[in-house]
Amino acid sequence: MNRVMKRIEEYTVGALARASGVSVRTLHHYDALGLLVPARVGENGYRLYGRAEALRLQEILFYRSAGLPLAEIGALLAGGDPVQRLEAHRDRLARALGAQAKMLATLDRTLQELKGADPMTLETLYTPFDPETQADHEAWLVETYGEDMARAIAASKAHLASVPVGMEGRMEALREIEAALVAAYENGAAPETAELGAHRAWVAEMWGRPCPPEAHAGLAEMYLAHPDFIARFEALSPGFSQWLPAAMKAAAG
Amino acid sequence: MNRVMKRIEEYTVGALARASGVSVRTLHHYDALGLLVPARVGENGYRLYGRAEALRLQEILFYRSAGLPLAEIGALLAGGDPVQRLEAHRDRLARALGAQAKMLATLDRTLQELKGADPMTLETLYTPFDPETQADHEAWLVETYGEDMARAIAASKAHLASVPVGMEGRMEALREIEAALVAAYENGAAPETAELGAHRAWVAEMWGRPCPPEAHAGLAEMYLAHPDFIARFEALSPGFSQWLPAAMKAAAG
DNA sequence: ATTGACCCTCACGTTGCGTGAGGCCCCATG
DNA sequence: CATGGGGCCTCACGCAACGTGAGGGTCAAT
Repeated sequence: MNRVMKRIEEYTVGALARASGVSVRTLHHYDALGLLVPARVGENGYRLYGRAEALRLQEILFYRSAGLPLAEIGALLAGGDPVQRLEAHRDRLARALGAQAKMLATLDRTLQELKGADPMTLETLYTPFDPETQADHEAWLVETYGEDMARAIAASKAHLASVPVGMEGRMEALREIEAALVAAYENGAAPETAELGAHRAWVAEMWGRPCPPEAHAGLAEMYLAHPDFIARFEALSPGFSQWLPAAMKAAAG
Repeated sequence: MNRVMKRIEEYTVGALARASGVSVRTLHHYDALGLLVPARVGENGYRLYGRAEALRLQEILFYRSAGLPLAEIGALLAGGDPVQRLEAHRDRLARALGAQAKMLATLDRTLQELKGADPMTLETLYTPFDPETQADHEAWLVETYGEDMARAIAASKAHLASVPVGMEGRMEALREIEAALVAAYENGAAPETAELGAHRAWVAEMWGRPCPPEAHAGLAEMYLAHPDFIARFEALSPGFSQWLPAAMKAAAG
């Protein structure tokens, strides 16, 4: 009999609450709703959760952060393949990212109007809040369960496949390089050629061919032209989105 | 007396509701709270809103979409320079974008675990829901009104300045080119050399120097390597993030 | 044996609206 | 001229997702 010792992982409400960031009251609430019931209840009446419940809570939080009502989250979790559900949700997240970008663009226009540019129409004013732009709830349900389900899932899988295998390590490297650059920036240091060189080398590796300094400077222009990049760099450190391209161009002489 | 004919722009509740996407009830609610009061009330008792109210509503919706309680939105709008407020909010949005990216990354890891990879720790499981990662409310208030205010605003301004003047038209052009490419993709057409050429020309223009086909193909690799791009392209049309780079590389031979 | 950190179960309060109920206004059409 | 059919008004109750005590057991350590 291939019986294996099972490691008993048990968390009390407080432990799970601290780990997940939700309140104890919320766990009580989810228990009352039947959305997340403890694995077992001790003789003392304490709720005790296991690994499965921890994972279930994570999934609940994913959907909750997307604005789904708890009742529907329960229905979702009740049936179907978890992997399918999460892949569909991944698609939704990507779309939400697009919506955020729209929001940024509209905000910029509003700022320009406030600074003297000509006014925009009522329609333009509210595009980012448009239900279609927003994470569209009904459309999503239709898409998830409707006839297009197969296509959506296929797209989702292709999507995952689009990240080349073995790339993860390279992304890690990029993150380290960027961290070094951010550190240099935050210390008020002049652009360190070493770190910029590392960045250029990384680009060359990604391209599979050399990246001369001028091409690197060209990349800087591209960074500036894409709001996504600006947002990402700005998230790393305020002002960084401006500093990095400047440094790249300066290094190219 | 430099008196100018003022164009009277007035909207009833229904008109403003349709334009903005909120419900009539919501406008009533905001009126009751004193958050958004009509410019005037007709003899018939109808609420009538003007341009200023329309702009104010947009700002309210910005903050609401960020999860701010209405009471604090009112307090925010009560004092200070609108441009300053919105620039601070812009910063917040950028950070929220970063949080979304984290969420995507964690989702991918969970999917890998479900597909057989080794499990992650409780901590990793919940990182994207961590209050610090989330649009952190208190921290934002401190940052907005605290001693770092000047620095934050300065960063925000530099930030805006980092988008080169006269660039807006070019972004419009890019959007049109991308729309054409998406249309080609959705029609199942083979990559049209004309549209790809337009894209390459755009890149060259942005770079301020020519962009040979191989460089264009290199760009494709870079698109694949950056989750931001994948997310953005995926938002345009599912699967597009995979198709475009493939087309770009194919065109380069 | 007592303290302090957890746990339990009610149970009412809060926010941000949804959803009628009941009634007035307006204008286009038979 | 009446008669809809929208659109507007004001209450007023309902609901989701918890927050926030109140009142009271549990547990490990001092």
